[in-house]
Amino acid sequence: MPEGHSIHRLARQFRDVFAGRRLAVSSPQGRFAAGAAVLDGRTLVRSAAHGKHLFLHFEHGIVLHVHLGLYGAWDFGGDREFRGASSIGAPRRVGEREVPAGAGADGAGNDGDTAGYAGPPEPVGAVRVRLASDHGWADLRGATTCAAITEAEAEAVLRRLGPDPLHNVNGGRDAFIKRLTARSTPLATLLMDQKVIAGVGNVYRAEVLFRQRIDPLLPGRLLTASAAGRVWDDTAAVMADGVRDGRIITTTAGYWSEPNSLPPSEEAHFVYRRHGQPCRVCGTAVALAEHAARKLYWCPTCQSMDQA
DNA sequence: CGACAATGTGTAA
DNA sequence: TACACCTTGTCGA
Repeated sequence: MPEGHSIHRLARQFRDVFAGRRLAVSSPQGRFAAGAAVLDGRTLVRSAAHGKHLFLHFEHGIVLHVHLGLYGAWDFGGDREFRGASSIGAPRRVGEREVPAGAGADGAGNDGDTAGYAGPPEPVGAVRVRLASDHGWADLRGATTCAAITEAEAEAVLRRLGPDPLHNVNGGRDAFIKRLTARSTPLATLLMDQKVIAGVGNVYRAEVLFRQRIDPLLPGRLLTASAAGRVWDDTAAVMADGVRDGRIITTTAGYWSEPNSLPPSEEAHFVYRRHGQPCRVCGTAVALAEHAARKLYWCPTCQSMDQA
């Protein structure tokens, strides 16, 4: 999935292209027909992301709550006034990047030909919900959550989530340190717990633990507060890069064959999906284990020392 | 063409 | 821990 950085990019894009506009809302697939009927014809007031949750606030206090889950994605298109990526969501290959708008004639109807824009194309595949303004459209497919809820219900969702490192909220860092170091649960498990830190997924978990040289199976209780603080700071930095780049890149220019441009996907990660390949730092084969039903990648050498 | 995996989560056993 | 959810690209027969 789309980890937190993708959801923040989505919130920004919805704000840029749809905020203040009256939207036609439909469910071509039919599974969201009732919710679409409630939202149809309302104006989008604002959009917000917290962790992996997207909230589209419509007028009269109705919120479209979307969680992309493992394979959800939004596709966009429109006329020249409709700028931004044409697809944000589940990458299907390692390191796949978003498709930039105007990337060519791809049937998405967003190749910049203003005169040619005659509304959204026929829905392709299982489109759960379609939003459309006078200038563009957005299609959602594969989401695990897509619901029309009240503002109060949206706040209840937020209360269930831990701090989001992409929000500079007072106390978020301290709350994270407290929650990460309170239990004897392995750090690999805790970093995937959205109540501990919202927005981290399998890639950022593996990559940040490597960057900090921390053993993924170390019990949270054994991590010092200062080391936990460094985990938060590094996560915030690398996820902010993800928001900027539209990709998860956790390696630095010194590891790239072409240091003056962003790296190809094979050079973008230290350990994620690199099991069996040599660690970029020490050469040891990257390890892989099934951990709580998810793949966990780490370097047994770089991430085995005591973390003080 | 079918099986399978995928940056996720909720629920049941 | 297992499976359901539900979509699509990849890979092997």
